[in-house]
Amino acid sequence: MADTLERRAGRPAKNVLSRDLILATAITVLNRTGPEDFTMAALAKELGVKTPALYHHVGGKNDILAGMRQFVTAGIDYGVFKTLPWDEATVIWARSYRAAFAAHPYAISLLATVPVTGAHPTLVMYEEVSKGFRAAGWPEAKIVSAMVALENFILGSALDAVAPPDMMEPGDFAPDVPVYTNALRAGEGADPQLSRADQAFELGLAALVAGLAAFK
Amino acid sequence: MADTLERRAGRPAKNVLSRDLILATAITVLNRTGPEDFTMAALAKELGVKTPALYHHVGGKNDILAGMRQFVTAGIDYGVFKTLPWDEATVIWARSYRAAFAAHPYAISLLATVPVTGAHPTLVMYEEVSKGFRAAGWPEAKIVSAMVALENFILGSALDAVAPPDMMEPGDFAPDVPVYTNALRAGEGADPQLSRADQAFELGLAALVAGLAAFK
DNA sequence: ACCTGAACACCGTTCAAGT
DNA sequence: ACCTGAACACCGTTCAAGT
Repeated sequence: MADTLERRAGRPAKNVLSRDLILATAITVLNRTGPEDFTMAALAKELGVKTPALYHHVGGKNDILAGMRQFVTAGIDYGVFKTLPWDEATVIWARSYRAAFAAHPYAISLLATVPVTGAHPTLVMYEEVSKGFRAAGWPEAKIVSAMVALENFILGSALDAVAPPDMMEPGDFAPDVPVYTNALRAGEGADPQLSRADQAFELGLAALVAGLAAFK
Repeated sequence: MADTLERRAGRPAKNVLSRDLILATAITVLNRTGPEDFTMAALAKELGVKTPALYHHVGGKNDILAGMRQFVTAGIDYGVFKTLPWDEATVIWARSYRAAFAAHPYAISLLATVPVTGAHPTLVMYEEVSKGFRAAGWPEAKIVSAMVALENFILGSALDAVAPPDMMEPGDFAPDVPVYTNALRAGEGADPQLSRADQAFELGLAALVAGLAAFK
């Protein structure tokens, strides 16, 4: 709560809000309350303001969701394509990409479906990745497909990473699916350092990079 | 509209609704209206009924969303693991999996984030895939990771498939990202039969399967 | 221009009343 | 048990009034 003082109607001497403040606070509120309770009223309350005040700085709730994307994706490291071979760079990029989304568990569920439509930061990332791939000798026509395939895997993995940990548990149905249940248990013992989701991500990432190298 | 006749209050002689009818109609309404306009009122209207009547057969809107999943996933073909080698079976399974979700463009955005938590049909699919992998000599501890990695890629690809086609267009920023723009154009000419999303999916699927085979 | 206060249409859900 | 009708709390958004 930024301000508990009462405020009477009329323009205040100093602005209480700004677009950036609203977006940054939105991320905080969303991560605390979850998507269900992420309302304009809850956001306004956190900012110490009445709900309609928000509309002086943002277009509405959809505008806020779209604007939050840049805060989430700010942690993605695509600079490595300048210095490392494409396959090593891809692994680092993919891990930071997944981690950036997984750090905002509720944001991802809201952003996964909201289209990006030519956001500048995303395009800059595409440019850097494309450069890295081309410098490594990738044929022009396959670069975007390879990059998108990696992105698809990363986004799916981020959704998996924020899913409830018991999501794949057979529970009472275990006797019906013995082979799967055994495989699940065997996988748990494989590497105690990594979660089930982490293991799947690392195996898939290694496989995808190796496979792409072969199809280059 | 199932019924335009007026109906007075009180229990009708014959039931108008059932859980299955509500779920099947929900899919239809959602695919027509989109997630924004998919309301209990719109669903009730399509069924020729007042909104509160729905609550006699389903727990609420979340229950409806969860129940819709089985209708969406009904088209997934995992029977091929019984007859084909694991890598060929995986390709067919993955294509049908992505197609099933892509056939319900709005459902996927709502279902991508709703956890499955031990739904029986999903577990049966996991069992069949696990059996196929084990029969092919996969080590027990890696089966689930490989399957989940594939699922992550498939789900991400399905989201990509239903995204607006111009989502990756640089638009006015093209001069800022020349390498990416060139690669995008080169990719478009590569195979006129396949969409940009299809090309990325097919390349990624082939790479992932080949890579997994190498890491088996 | 930027805040509050009042109001609007709509949402999911509950519950009494009717058959 | 299963429908309608009326009601509830809450949602995002608009707009006049105040400074």
